[in-house]
Amino acid sequence: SASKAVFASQLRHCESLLDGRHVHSLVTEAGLHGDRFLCNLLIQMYNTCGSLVEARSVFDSLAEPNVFSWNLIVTAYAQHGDLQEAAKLLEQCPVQDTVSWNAVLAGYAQKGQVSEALRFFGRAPNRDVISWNALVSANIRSGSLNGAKLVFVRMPQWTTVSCNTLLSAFGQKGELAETWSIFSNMPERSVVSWNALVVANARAGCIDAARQVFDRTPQRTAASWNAMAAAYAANGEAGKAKSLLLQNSVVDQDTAAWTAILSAYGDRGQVEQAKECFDCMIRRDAIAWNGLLSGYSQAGHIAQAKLVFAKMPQRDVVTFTSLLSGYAQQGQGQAAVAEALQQFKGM
RNA sequence: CCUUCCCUGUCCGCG
Repeated sequence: SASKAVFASQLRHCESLLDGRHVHSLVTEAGLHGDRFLCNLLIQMYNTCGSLVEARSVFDSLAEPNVFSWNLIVTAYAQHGDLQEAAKLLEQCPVQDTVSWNAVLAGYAQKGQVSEALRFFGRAPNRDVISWNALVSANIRSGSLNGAKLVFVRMPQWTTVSCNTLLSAFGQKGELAETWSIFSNMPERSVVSWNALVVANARAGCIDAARQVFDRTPQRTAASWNAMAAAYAANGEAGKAKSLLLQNSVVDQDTAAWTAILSAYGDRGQVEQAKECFDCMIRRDAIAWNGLLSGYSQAGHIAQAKLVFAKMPQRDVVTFTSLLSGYAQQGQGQAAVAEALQQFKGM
């Protein structure tokens, strides 16, 4: 019905857990909480909004979960890092397919657990190119580009994603020759390939080459602009980064770029400029907050860093290490650690 | 029509 389509669209575009819960309550009020299609979207929404518990409870409410429901909940646990539970659900799943197995495999890949991934890959009833791609990723995440390459050459076929995976890994290391070689030999490219090439050139300090690649990129996405702006910022060209962003009409998707700029200011100890960037941002996510805190911390402005720490909506392990390294830089030893621990306890 | 693999920004470490 019409309302189903509306709810579906709303669930796909939820930006926060609170949004999602609100739509969930509307679904319930409309008497559609038994609808499997919407429940599947609810599971997905709760997963992407970070509430595994609520995803699970929607799944458990389903009288007859279908293959999508099962795969969504397996994926949710895998992405959350709970591979035990993901594997357990996979085992209980009466309709498991390659997607379910790949979801767990991707969980191992995300953790960089290569031997576990390999074992799981070997146990799978079926494999496809996505399974192979996950193996490549597992090696990359574990830090073994050589391992990734070995898997890559052994796999039965390549897709653009396969090539992009390897391309990006070499690119992030600034290995320009290897990156260009992969890029040149790709039969088909996507915008992801072009973006990875921008990053590769930036990492290698070749800012003009990065810009040339950016200019030649067909169908640029927000990530393209963000990568190019970050390239400028990291190479000491914050002004160019800003003016590039002003030419970009996708003004709501530039959080990454502004974070890169503020971080570049932070690296140079220009904390006021960093704060200015932060204040100008339309959206501020956890990474942006961490970037600001890190700027203060690195510059030795511990008091400001503590203020940010107190103010930010969420804290994670990066938040802690940023603050800790600020204390450490002041060389205050045990007293510093004790005070940092006090901050952590307050959460 | 809903599920699995790739690109952009934050700290530390490793190379």
